[in-house]
Amino acid sequence: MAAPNIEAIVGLAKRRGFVFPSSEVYGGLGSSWDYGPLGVELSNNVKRAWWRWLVHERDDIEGLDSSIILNPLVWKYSGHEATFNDPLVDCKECKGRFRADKLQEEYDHTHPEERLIAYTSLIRFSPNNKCPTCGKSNWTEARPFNMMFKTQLGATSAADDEYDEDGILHPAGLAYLRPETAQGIFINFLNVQQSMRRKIPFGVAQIGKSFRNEVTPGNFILRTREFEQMEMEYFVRPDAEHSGLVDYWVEQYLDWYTRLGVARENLHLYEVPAGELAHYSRRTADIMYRYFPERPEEARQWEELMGIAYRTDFDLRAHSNKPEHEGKRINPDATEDLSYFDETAKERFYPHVIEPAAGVNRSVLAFLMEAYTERTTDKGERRVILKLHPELAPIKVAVLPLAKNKPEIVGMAKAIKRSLQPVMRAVYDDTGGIGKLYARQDEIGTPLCLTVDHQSLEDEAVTVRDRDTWEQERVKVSDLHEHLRARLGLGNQC
RNA sequence: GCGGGAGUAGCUCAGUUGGUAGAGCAUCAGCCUUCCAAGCUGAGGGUCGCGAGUUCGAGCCUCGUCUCCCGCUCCA
Repeated sequence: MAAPNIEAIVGLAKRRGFVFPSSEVYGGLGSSWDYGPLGVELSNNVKRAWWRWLVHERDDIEGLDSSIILNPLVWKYSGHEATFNDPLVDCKECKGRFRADKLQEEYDHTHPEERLIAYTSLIRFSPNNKCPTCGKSNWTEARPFNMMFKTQLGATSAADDEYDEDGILHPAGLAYLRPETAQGIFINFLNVQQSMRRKIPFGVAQIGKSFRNEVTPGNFILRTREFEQMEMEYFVRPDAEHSGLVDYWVEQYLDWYTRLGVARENLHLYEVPAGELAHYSRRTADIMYRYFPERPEEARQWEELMGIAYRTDFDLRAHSNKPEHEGKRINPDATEDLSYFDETAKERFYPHVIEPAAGVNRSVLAFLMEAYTERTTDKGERRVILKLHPELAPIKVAVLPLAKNKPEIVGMAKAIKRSLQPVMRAVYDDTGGIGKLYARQDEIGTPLCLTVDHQSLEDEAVTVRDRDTWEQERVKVSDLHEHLRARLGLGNQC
Protein backbone atom coordinates (compact mmCIF):
# COMPACT_ATOMS: atom_id res chain seq x y z
CA MET A 1 0.00 0.00 0.00
CA ALA A 2 1.37 3.39 -0.96
CA ALA A 3 1.83 5.26 2.27
CA PRO A 4 0.83 8.91 2.16
CA ASN A 5 3.10 11.64 3.38
CA ILE A 6 1.94 14.24 5.86
CA GLU A 7 1.53 16.80 3.07
CA ALA A 8 -1.27 14.78 1.50
CA ILE A 9 -3.03 14.68 4.85
CA VAL A 10 -2.65 18.43 5.39
CA GLY A 11 -4.31 19.15 2.05
CA LEU A 12 -7.16 16.76 2.61
CA ALA A 13 -7.59 17.95 6.20
CA LYS A 14 -8.04 21.55 5.16
CA ARG A 15 -10.14 20.88 2.06
CA ARG A 16 -12.59 18.67 3.89
CA GLY A 17 -12.84 20.43 7.23
CA PHE A 18 -10.68 18.31 9.51
CA VAL A 19 -7.87 20.68 10.44
CA PHE A 20 -7.32 24.32 9.52
CA PRO A 21 -4.18 26.40 10.01
CA SER A 22 -4.94 28.61 12.99
CA SER A 23 -5.34 32.40 12.78
CA GLU A 24 -5.21 32.35 8.99
CA VAL A 25 -6.84 35.77 8.68
CA TYR A 26 -3.77 37.24 10.37
CA GLY A 27 -1.31 35.29 8.28
CA GLY A 28 -1.33 32.24 10.48
CA LEU A 29 0.45 31.32 13.66
CA GLY A 30 3.30 28.87 13.54
CA SER A 31 2.43 25.28 14.34
CA SER A 32 -1.02 26.17 15.57
CA TRP A 33 -4.02 24.32 14.18
CA ASP A 34 -7.77 24.43 14.58
CA TYR A 35 -9.96 21.35 14.38
CA GLY A 36 -12.84 21.79 11.96
CA PRO A 37 -16.27 20.16 12.04
CA LEU A 38 -14.98 16.74 11.00
CA GLY A 39 -11.71 17.01 12.90
CA VAL A 40 -13.43 17.62 16.20
CA GLU A 41 -15.67 14.59 15.58
CA LEU A 42 -12.64 12.43 14.81
CA SER A 43 -10.68 13.75 17.76
CA ASN A 44 -13.64 13.26 20.11
CA ASN A 45 -14.10 9.73 18.80
CA VAL A 46 -10.46 8.91 19.50
CA LYS A 47 -10.77 10.23 23.04
CA ARG A 48 -14.07 8.47 23.61
CA ALA A 49 -12.67 5.16 22.32
CA TRP A 50 -9.68 5.49 24.64
CA TRP A 51 -11.80 6.42 27.65
CA ARG A 52 -14.21 3.58 27.06
CA TRP A 53 -11.39 1.09 26.61
CA LEU A 54 -9.45 2.15 29.69
CA VAL A 55 -11.95 3.57 32.18
CA HIS A 56 -15.23 1.84 31.35
CA GLU A 57 -14.18 -1.58 30.15
CA ARG A 58 -11.60 -2.25 32.84
CA ASP A 59 -12.19 -2.71 36.54
CA ASP A 60 -9.13 -0.96 37.88
CA ILE A 61 -9.08 2.58 36.46
CA GLU A 62 -10.87 5.78 37.49
CA GLY A 63 -11.23 9.01 35.53
CA LEU A 64 -10.19 12.54 36.46
CA ASP A 65 -10.17 16.02 34.95
CA SER A 66 -7.79 18.30 36.83
CA SER A 67 -6.98 21.99 36.31
CA ILE A 68 -4.59 23.27 33.70
CA ILE A 69 -3.30 25.90 36.10
CA LEU A 70 -2.07 24.42 39.37
CA ASN A 71 -0.32 25.85 42.38
CA PRO A 72 3.15 26.74 41.06
CA LEU A 73 4.69 24.77 43.89
CA VAL A 74 3.52 21.64 42.08
CA TRP A 75 6.01 22.40 39.33
CA LYS A 76 8.75 23.29 41.75
CA TYR A 77 8.53 19.93 43.52
CA SER A 78 7.78 17.87 40.42
CA GLY A 79 11.14 19.03 39.12
CA HIS A 80 9.72 20.72 36.04
CA GLU A 81 10.62 24.25 37.09
CA ALA A 82 14.27 23.33 37.34
CA THR A 83 14.53 21.06 34.34
CA PHE A 84 12.26 23.02 32.03
CA ASN A 85 13.93 26.38 32.68
CA ASP A 86 16.99 27.32 30.67
CA PRO A 87 17.98 30.99 30.77
CA LEU A 88 19.82 31.69 27.53
CA VAL A 89 22.08 34.48 26.34
CA ASP A 90 23.67 35.09 22.94
CA CYS A 91 27.06 36.57 22.18
CA LYS A 92 26.58 39.29 19.58
CA GLU A 93 30.19 38.94 18.45
CA CYS A 94 30.42 35.27 17.62
CA LYS A 95 26.71 34.35 17.62
CA GLY A 96 27.31 31.69 20.25
CA ARG A 97 24.46 30.79 22.56
CA PHE A 98 24.97 29.88 26.19
CA ARG A 99 23.17 29.01 29.37
CA ALA A 100 23.16 32.30 31.26
CA ASP A 101 22.92 30.64 34.65
CA LYS A 102 25.96 28.46 33.98
CA LEU A 103 28.07 31.45 32.97
CA GLN A 104 26.80 33.51 35.87
CA GLU A 105 27.61 30.71 38.31
CA GLU A 106 31.25 30.90 37.24
CA TYR A 107 31.15 34.69 37.36
CA ASP A 108 29.78 34.70 40.90
CA HIS A 109 32.77 32.66 42.03
CA THR A 110 35.27 35.07 40.54
CA HIS A 111 33.34 38.25 41.33
CA PRO A 112 31.72 37.66 44.72
CA GLU A 113 31.35 41.39 45.29
CA GLU A 114 28.70 41.58 42.56
CA ARG A 115 26.71 38.68 43.92
CA LEU A 116 23.86 40.78 45.29
CA ILE A 117 23.44 43.23 42.44
CA ALA A 118 20.01 43.06 40.81
CA TYR A 119 20.43 43.39 37.08
CA THR A 120 17.81 44.96 34.85
CA SER A 121 17.23 42.00 32.62
CA LEU A 122 14.81 39.19 33.38
CA ILE A 123 17.75 36.95 34.24
CA ARG A 124 20.38 37.76 36.80
CA PHE A 125 23.28 37.96 34.37
CA SER A 126 26.18 40.35 34.52
CA PRO A 127 27.03 42.16 31.25
CA ASN A 128 30.66 41.76 32.27
CA ASN A 129 30.56 38.03 31.66
CA LYS A 130 33.07 37.02 29.03
CA CYS A 131 32.09 34.87 26.09
CA PRO A 132 33.77 31.45 26.45
CA THR A 133 34.25 31.30 22.70
CA CYS A 134 35.52 34.75 21.69
CA GLY A 135 36.26 36.32 25.07
CA LYS A 136 34.25 39.45 24.39
CA SER A 137 31.44 40.91 26.51
CA ASN A 138 28.81 41.95 24.01
CA TRP A 139 25.64 40.14 25.00
CA THR A 140 22.06 40.13 23.95
CA GLU A 141 19.62 40.42 26.78
CA ALA A 142 19.51 37.20 28.73
CA ARG A 143 16.09 35.63 28.52
CA PRO A 144 14.53 32.63 30.09
CA PHE A 145 13.81 29.79 27.79
CA ASN A 146 10.94 28.03 29.50
CA MET A 147 9.39 24.90 28.24
CA MET A 148 6.56 25.94 30.54
CA PHE A 149 4.27 28.80 29.55
CA LYS A 150 3.97 31.46 32.21
CA THR A 151 0.94 33.40 33.23
CA GLN A 152 0.01 35.60 36.15
CA LEU A 153 -2.77 35.19 38.66
CA GLY A 154 -4.62 38.19 40.03
CA ALA A 155 -3.55 41.84 40.10
CA THR A 156 0.10 42.08 41.05
CA SER A 157 2.80 44.69 41.16
CA ALA A 158 6.32 44.50 39.84
CA ALA A 159 7.49 45.51 43.31
CA ASP A 160 6.56 42.06 44.51
CA ASP A 161 8.70 40.32 41.92
CA GLU A 162 11.82 38.52 43.02
CA TYR A 163 14.73 36.45 41.70
CA ASP A 164 15.04 32.86 42.78
CA GLU A 165 18.27 31.05 43.61
CA ASP A 166 18.84 30.22 39.94
CA GLY A 167 18.78 33.90 39.03
CA ILE A 168 15.42 33.64 37.33
CA LEU A 169 12.92 36.44 37.80
CA HIS A 170 9.73 35.31 39.44
CA PRO A 171 6.91 37.77 38.93
CA ALA A 172 4.41 37.91 41.76
CA GLY A 173 1.41 35.73 41.05
CA LEU A 174 3.45 33.60 38.65
CA ALA A 175 1.72 30.46 37.48
CA TYR A 176 2.34 27.93 34.74
CA LEU A 177 0.22 26.21 32.18
CA ARG A 178 0.80 22.52 32.81
CA PRO A 179 3.41 20.84 30.58
CA GLU A 180 1.87 17.45 31.38
CA THR A 181 -1.45 16.36 32.83
CA ALA A 182 0.17 13.78 35.11
CA GLN A 183 0.81 16.08 38.06
CA GLY A 184 -2.91 16.76 38.42
CA ILE A 185 -3.33 13.03 38.96
CA PHE A 186 -0.54 12.74 41.52
CA ILE A 187 -1.79 15.56 43.72
CA ASN A 188 -5.28 14.02 43.60
CA PHE A 189 -4.04 10.51 44.32
CA LEU A 190 -5.52 10.29 47.81
CA ASN A 191 -8.72 12.12 46.81
CA VAL A 192 -9.44 9.52 44.16
CA GLN A 193 -8.28 6.57 46.24
CA GLN A 194 -10.34 7.52 49.27
CA SER A 195 -13.51 8.78 47.57
CA MET A 196 -13.69 5.70 45.35
CA ARG A 197 -12.49 3.36 48.15
CA ARG A 198 -9.76 1.98 45.89
CA LYS A 199 -7.08 -0.48 46.87
CA ILE A 200 -3.78 -0.73 45.12
CA PRO A 201 -3.26 -1.59 42.33
CA PHE A 202 -5.44 0.88 40.45
CA GLY A 203 -5.03 3.62 37.88
CA VAL A 204 -6.29 7.15 37.23
CA ALA A 205 -6.84 8.31 33.66
CA GLN A 206 -7.11 11.84 32.36
CA ILE A 207 -7.50 13.59 29.01
CA GLY A 208 -6.56 17.22 28.68
CA LYS A 209 -4.48 19.93 27.11
CA SER A 210 -0.85 20.49 27.93
CA PHE A 211 1.46 23.29 26.89
CA ARG A 212 5.14 23.25 26.07
CA ASN A 213 7.05 26.10 24.53
CA GLU A 214 8.89 23.93 22.05
CA VAL A 215 11.88 25.48 20.30
CA THR A 216 11.20 23.58 17.15
CA PRO A 217 7.54 22.77 16.63
CA GLY A 218 6.35 21.59 13.26
CA ASN A 219 5.23 18.75 11.04
CA PHE A 220 1.55 19.60 11.10
CA ILE A 221 -0.16 18.49 14.33
CA LEU A 222 2.76 16.24 15.28
CA ARG A 223 4.60 18.76 17.43
CA THR A 224 2.65 21.80 18.57
CA ARG A 225 3.05 24.03 21.59
CA GLU A 226 -0.50 23.35 22.68
CA PHE A 227 -1.47 19.71 22.58
CA GLU A 228 -3.76 17.18 24.14
CA GLN A 229 -2.71 14.18 26.15
CA MET A 230 -4.37 10.95 27.21
CA GLU A 231 -2.47 9.98 30.32
CA MET A 232 -2.92 7.29 32.93
CA GLU A 233 -1.05 6.75 36.16
CA TYR A 234 -1.14 3.19 37.42
CA PHE A 235 -0.31 2.85 41.13
CA VAL A 236 1.30 -0.34 42.41
CA ARG A 237 3.15 -1.65 45.46
CA PRO A 238 6.76 -0.39 45.59
CA ASP A 239 8.30 -3.62 46.79
CA ALA A 240 8.48 -5.50 43.50
CA GLU A 241 10.20 -4.97 40.20
CA HIS A 242 7.58 -3.41 37.95
CA SER A 243 9.52 -3.10 34.74
CA GLY A 244 7.27 -5.89 33.43
CA LEU A 245 4.28 -3.58 33.74
CA VAL A 246 5.87 -1.34 31.14
CA ASP A 247 5.89 -4.30 28.78
CA TYR A 248 2.30 -5.11 29.71
CA TRP A 249 1.09 -1.62 28.81
CA VAL A 250 3.13 -1.61 25.63
CA GLU A 251 1.22 -4.70 24.54
CA GLN A 252 -2.12 -3.21 25.60
CA TYR A 253 -1.53 -0.07 23.59
CA LEU A 254 -0.21 -1.92 20.56
CA ASP A 255 -3.45 -3.91 20.62
CA TRP A 256 -5.52 -0.75 20.98
CA TYR A 257 -3.90 1.05 18.06
CA THR A 258 -4.00 -1.95 15.77
CA ARG A 259 -7.62 -2.73 16.65
CA LEU A 260 -8.50 0.81 15.53
CA GLY A 261 -6.73 0.38 12.24
CA VAL A 262 -3.02 1.14 12.62
CA ALA A 263 -0.89 -1.41 10.77
CA ARG A 264 1.49 -3.22 13.09
CA GLU A 265 4.42 -2.73 10.73
CA ASN A 266 4.03 1.03 11.09
CA LEU A 267 4.54 0.80 14.86
CA HIS A 268 7.74 -0.04 16.61
CA LEU A 269 9.17 0.05 20.07
CA TYR A 270 11.96 2.33 21.20
CA GLU A 271 13.62 1.61 24.51
CA VAL A 272 14.84 5.01 25.75
CA PRO A 273 18.52 4.71 26.74
CA ALA A 274 19.35 5.41 30.37
CA GLY A 275 21.17 8.63 29.52
CA GLU A 276 18.14 10.13 27.82
CA LEU A 277 15.54 9.34 30.46
CA ALA A 278 13.45 12.16 31.89
CA HIS A 279 14.31 13.20 35.42
CA TYR A 280 11.42 11.19 36.90
CA SER A 281 11.82 7.99 34.91
CA ARG A 282 13.54 4.73 35.72
CA ARG A 283 12.57 3.16 32.42
CA THR A 284 10.72 4.48 29.37
CA ALA A 285 9.52 2.62 26.31
CA ASP A 286 8.15 4.67 23.42
CA ILE A 287 5.79 3.43 20.76
CA MET A 288 6.89 5.05 17.53
CA TYR A 289 4.76 5.54 14.44
CA ARG A 290 6.06 5.71 10.88
CA TYR A 291 5.03 9.33 10.25
CA PHE A 292 7.64 9.83 7.49
CA PRO A 293 7.49 6.79 5.22
CA GLU A 294 8.94 8.85 2.37
CA ARG A 295 12.27 9.34 4.12
CA PRO A 296 14.93 7.05 2.70
CA GLU A 297 16.66 6.27 5.99
CA GLU A 298 14.56 3.90 8.05
CA ALA A 299 15.74 5.47 11.30
CA ARG A 300 14.32 8.89 10.40
CA GLN A 301 10.87 7.61 9.47
CA TRP A 302 9.74 7.24 13.05
CA GLU A 303 8.42 9.70 15.57
CA GLU A 304 7.01 9.10 19.00
CA LEU A 305 3.31 8.30 19.19
CA MET A 306 3.20 7.62 22.92
CA GLY A 307 5.48 6.73 25.81
CA ILE A 308 5.25 4.40 28.77
CA ALA A 309 7.33 5.53 31.73
CA TYR A 310 8.13 3.85 34.99
CA ARG A 311 8.06 6.90 37.28
CA THR A 312 8.58 4.92 40.51
CA ASP A 313 7.44 6.86 43.60
CA PHE A 314 9.23 10.01 42.46
CA ASP A 315 6.13 12.21 42.17
CA LEU A 316 4.05 11.08 45.15
CA ARG A 317 7.08 11.35 47.36
CA ALA A 318 8.02 14.75 45.93
CA HIS A 319 4.62 16.20 46.83
CA SER A 320 4.60 14.77 50.36
CA ASN A 321 5.51 16.60 53.53
CA LYS A 322 6.94 13.77 55.57
CA PRO A 323 10.22 13.72 57.46
CA GLU A 324 12.09 10.62 56.45
CA HIS A 325 15.37 8.87 56.90
CA GLU A 326 18.32 11.11 56.29
CA GLY A 327 19.11 11.80 52.67
CA LYS A 328 15.49 11.53 51.54
CA ARG A 329 13.38 14.36 50.14
CA ILE A 330 11.39 16.47 52.55
CA ASN A 331 8.83 18.89 51.18
CA PRO A 332 8.19 21.76 53.62
CA ASP A 333 5.57 23.40 51.38
CA ALA A 334 3.22 20.45 51.07
CA THR A 335 0.35 20.11 53.50
CA GLU A 336 -0.17 16.40 53.11
CA ASP A 337 1.58 13.10 52.98
CA LEU A 338 0.57 11.21 49.86
CA SER A 339 1.61 7.82 51.16
CA TYR A 340 -0.83 4.94 51.04
CA PHE A 341 -1.79 2.61 53.86
CA ASP A 342 -2.23 -1.00 52.91
CA GLU A 343 -4.92 -2.36 55.26
CA THR A 344 -4.11 -5.98 54.63
CA ALA A 345 -0.37 -5.81 55.08
CA LYS A 346 -0.65 -3.02 57.69
CA GLU A 347 2.01 -1.10 55.83
CA ARG A 348 2.38 2.51 54.77
CA PHE A 349 4.28 3.26 51.57
CA TYR A 350 4.55 5.46 48.51
CA PRO A 351 3.15 3.50 45.56
CA HIS A 352 5.18 3.17 42.41
CA VAL A 353 3.70 4.45 39.17
CA ILE A 354 3.58 3.19 35.61
CA GLU A 355 2.51 5.90 33.19
CA PRO A 356 1.30 5.33 29.64
CA ALA A 357 1.05 8.81 28.07
CA ALA A 358 -0.42 9.13 24.59
CA GLY A 359 -0.86 12.20 22.41
CA VAL A 360 -4.37 12.80 21.13
CA ASN A 361 -3.19 14.87 18.17
CA ARG A 362 -0.45 12.43 17.28
CA SER A 363 -2.95 9.60 17.46
CA VAL A 364 -5.38 11.48 15.23
CA LEU A 365 -2.61 12.03 12.69
CA ALA A 366 -1.57 8.39 12.79
CA PHE A 367 -5.18 7.24 12.29
CA LEU A 368 -5.58 9.68 9.38
CA MET A 369 -2.36 8.59 7.69
CA GLU A 370 -3.21 4.96 8.22
CA ALA A 371 -6.69 5.42 6.77
CA TYR A 372 -5.57 7.38 3.72
CA THR A 373 -5.99 5.21 0.65
CA GLU A 374 -6.16 5.84 -3.05
CA ARG A 375 -8.26 3.82 -5.45
CA THR A 376 -8.36 3.99 -9.21
CA THR A 377 -11.81 3.73 -10.74
CA ASP A 378 -12.70 1.83 -13.89
CA LYS A 379 -12.43 5.13 -15.77
CA GLY A 380 -8.91 5.56 -14.52
CA GLU A 381 -9.70 8.35 -12.07
CA ARG A 382 -7.92 8.46 -8.76
CA ARG A 383 -10.05 8.71 -5.69
CA VAL A 384 -9.12 9.25 -2.08
CA ILE A 385 -10.75 6.92 0.40
CA LEU A 386 -10.31 7.43 4.11
CA LYS A 387 -10.66 3.97 5.56
CA LEU A 388 -11.19 5.03 9.15
CA HIS A 389 -12.37 2.48 11.69
CA PRO A 390 -16.17 2.96 12.04
CA GLU A 391 -15.72 3.85 15.70
CA LEU A 392 -13.48 6.77 14.68
CA ALA A 393 -15.27 7.94 11.53
CA PRO A 394 -16.65 11.49 11.96
CA ILE A 395 -19.80 10.61 10.03
CA LYS A 396 -21.17 7.09 10.44
CA VAL A 397 -23.74 7.14 7.68
CA ALA A 398 -24.80 9.42 4.81
CA VAL A 399 -28.32 9.35 3.39
CA LEU A 400 -28.42 10.17 -0.31
CA PRO A 401 -31.41 10.51 -2.64
CA LEU A 402 -30.79 9.09 -6.10
CA ALA A 403 -33.06 11.72 -7.66
CA LYS A 404 -33.28 15.03 -5.88
CA ASN A 405 -36.07 16.39 -8.04
CA LYS A 406 -38.57 13.86 -6.72
CA PRO A 407 -40.08 15.26 -3.50
CA GLU A 408 -41.17 11.83 -2.28
CA ILE A 409 -37.65 10.44 -2.52
CA VAL A 410 -36.09 13.51 -0.90
CA GLY A 411 -38.69 13.42 1.84
CA MET A 412 -38.06 9.78 2.58
CA ALA A 413 -34.28 10.26 2.64
CA LYS A 414 -34.53 13.20 5.04
CA ALA A 415 -36.90 11.26 7.29
CA ILE A 416 -34.45 8.36 7.46
CA LYS A 417 -31.60 10.71 8.29
CA ARG A 418 -33.63 12.24 11.11
CA SER A 419 -34.52 8.85 12.52
CA LEU A 420 -30.84 7.91 12.63
CA GLN A 421 -29.29 11.08 14.02
CA PRO A 422 -30.20 10.58 17.68
CA VAL A 423 -28.30 7.28 17.58
CA MET A 424 -25.36 7.92 15.24
CA ARG A 425 -23.80 10.81 13.39
CA ALA A 426 -25.72 10.98 10.09
CA VAL A 427 -25.80 13.49 7.25
CA TYR A 428 -28.03 14.12 4.25
CA ASP A 429 -26.63 15.32 0.92
CA ASP A 430 -28.27 15.87 -2.45
CA THR A 431 -25.97 18.39 -4.10
CA GLY A 432 -24.67 16.30 -6.95
CA GLY A 433 -24.99 13.10 -8.87
CA ILE A 434 -24.72 9.84 -6.96
CA GLY A 435 -21.11 9.29 -8.02
CA LYS A 436 -20.01 12.61 -6.63
CA LEU A 437 -21.95 12.03 -3.43
CA TYR A 438 -20.26 8.67 -2.87
CA ALA A 439 -16.85 10.15 -3.64
CA ARG A 440 -17.34 12.91 -1.11
CA GLN A 441 -18.25 10.49 1.65
CA ASP A 442 -15.34 8.20 0.77
CA GLU A 443 -12.95 11.09 1.15
CA ILE A 444 -14.12 11.89 4.68
CA GLY A 445 -14.27 8.27 5.75
CA THR A 446 -18.00 7.67 6.08
CA PRO A 447 -18.30 3.87 6.33
CA LEU A 448 -21.80 3.50 4.91
CA CYS A 449 -24.04 5.36 2.47
CA LEU A 450 -27.79 4.81 2.22
CA THR A 451 -29.37 5.51 -1.13
CA VAL A 452 -33.08 6.15 -1.55
CA ASP A 453 -34.50 5.52 -5.03
CA HIS A 454 -37.89 5.08 -6.74
CA GLN A 455 -38.04 1.49 -5.67
CA SER A 456 -37.69 2.58 -2.04
CA LEU A 457 -41.13 4.18 -2.20
CA GLU A 458 -42.56 0.81 -3.19
CA ASP A 459 -40.62 -1.67 -1.07
CA GLU A 460 -39.65 0.47 1.96
CA ALA A 461 -35.99 -0.45 1.49
CA VAL A 462 -32.76 1.39 0.75
CA THR A 463 -29.40 0.52 -0.78
CA VAL A 464 -26.57 0.29 1.75
CA ARG A 465 -23.25 0.92 0.06
CA ASP A 466 -19.93 0.02 1.69
CA ARG A 467 -17.04 2.50 1.63
CA ASP A 468 -14.25 -0.07 1.38
CA THR A 469 -15.70 -2.63 -1.03
CA TRP A 470 -18.25 -0.43 -2.86
CA GLU A 471 -20.59 -3.37 -2.56
CA GLN A 472 -24.30 -2.75 -2.21
CA GLU A 473 -27.00 -4.42 -0.23
CA ARG A 474 -30.74 -3.85 -0.07
CA VAL A 475 -32.06 -3.35 3.46
CA LYS A 476 -35.60 -2.82 4.71
CA VAL A 477 -36.08 0.49 6.47
CA SER A 478 -37.65 -1.33 9.39
CA ASP A 479 -34.41 -3.32 9.86
CA LEU A 480 -32.14 -0.36 9.25
CA HIS A 481 -31.18 0.61 12.80
CA GLU A 482 -30.27 -2.93 13.75
CA HIS A 483 -28.45 -3.50 10.47
CA LEU A 484 -26.34 -0.37 10.84
CA ARG A 485 -25.49 -1.05 14.48
CA ALA A 486 -24.20 -4.46 13.48
CA ARG A 487 -22.30 -3.21 10.43
CA LEU A 488 -20.69 -0.35 12.35
CA GLY A 489 -19.91 -2.44 15.39
CA LEU A 490 -21.89 -0.18 17.68
CA GLY A 491 -23.27 -1.88 20.74
CA ASN A 492 -25.85 -0.35 23.01
CA GLN A 493 -23.31 2.10 24.35
CA CYS A 494 -24.35 4.68 26.88
C1' G B 1 18.66 33.43 16.75
C1' C B 2 21.42 31.95 11.91
C1' G B 3 21.07 30.18 6.66
C1' G B 4 17.89 29.05 2.48
C1' G B 5 13.01 29.11 0.02
C1' A B 6 8.03 30.93 -0.60
C1' G B 7 3.50 34.35 -0.21
C1' U B 8 -1.78 35.93 -6.71
C1' A B 9 -9.53 32.87 -5.87
C1' G B 10 -11.18 27.50 -1.10
C1' C B 11 -7.03 24.24 -3.79
C1' U B 12 -3.02 23.78 -7.74
C1' C B 13 -0.90 27.43 -10.37
C1' A B 14 -0.29 31.06 -14.96
C1' G B 15 0.47 36.19 -15.49
C1' U B 16 5.10 38.68 -21.60
C1' U B 17 10.17 44.41 -21.81
C1' G B 18 5.65 47.69 -16.05
C1' G B 19 -0.33 48.91 -19.33
C1' U B 20 -8.08 47.17 -16.96
C1' A B 21 -6.77 40.14 -12.63
C1' G B 22 -6.60 34.75 -15.43
C1' A B 23 -7.20 29.09 -16.04
C1' G B 24 -8.36 24.24 -14.22
C1' C B 25 -10.47 21.98 -10.14
C1' A B 26 -13.73 23.06 -6.09
C1' U B 27 -18.30 25.77 -4.31
C1' C B 28 -23.42 27.66 -5.29
C1' A B 29 -28.09 28.11 -8.46
C1' G B 30 -31.15 26.31 -12.59
C1' C B 31 -31.98 22.45 -16.34
C1' C B 32 -30.88 17.40 -16.99
C1' U B 33 -29.59 12.84 -14.55
C1' U B 34 -31.97 6.01 -11.37
C1' C B 35 -25.79 3.76 -8.47
C1' C B 36 -19.67 5.50 -8.32
C1' A B 37 -16.62 12.94 -9.18
C1' A B 38 -21.49 12.70 -16.61
C1' G B 39 -23.45 17.09 -19.40
C1' C B 40 -25.44 22.23 -20.41
C1' U B 41 -26.24 27.37 -18.72
C1' G B 42 -25.09 30.82 -15.24
C1' A B 43 -23.20 32.88 -10.51
C1' G B 44 -20.26 34.03 -6.31
C1' G B 45 -15.28 34.49 -4.89
C1' G B 46 -8.85 38.18 -5.07
C1' U B 47 -6.54 45.60 -1.29
C1' C B 48 -1.88 40.03 -5.92
C1' G B 49 0.86 39.03 2.55
C1' C B 50 1.37 44.30 4.51
C1' G B 51 3.63 49.40 4.11
C1' A B 52 6.40 52.96 1.66
C1' G B 53 9.19 54.50 -2.79
C1' U B 54 10.16 55.04 -8.28
C1' U B 55 6.62 55.85 -12.43
C1' C B 56 1.51 58.94 -16.23
C1' G B 57 0.72 53.82 -14.60
C1' A B 58 3.31 48.45 -10.09
C1' G B 59 1.13 41.49 -9.27
C1' C B 60 5.91 42.67 -11.92
C1' C B 61 11.15 47.35 -10.26
C1' U B 62 13.48 49.31 -5.21
C1' C B 63 13.45 49.46 0.15
C1' G B 64 11.25 48.00 4.61
C1' U B 65 8.19 44.72 7.23
C1' C B 66 5.10 40.40 8.51
C1' U B 67 3.97 35.36 7.99
C1' C B 68 4.76 30.38 6.56
C1' C B 69 7.99 26.20 5.01
C1' C B 70 12.92 23.51 5.09
C1' G B 71 17.67 23.00 7.52
C1' C B 72 20.88 24.35 12.02
C1' U B 73 20.82 25.41 17.37
C1' C B 74 17.38 23.09 21.06
C1' C B 75 13.96 19.43 22.64
C1' A B 76 9.05 15.14 27.51
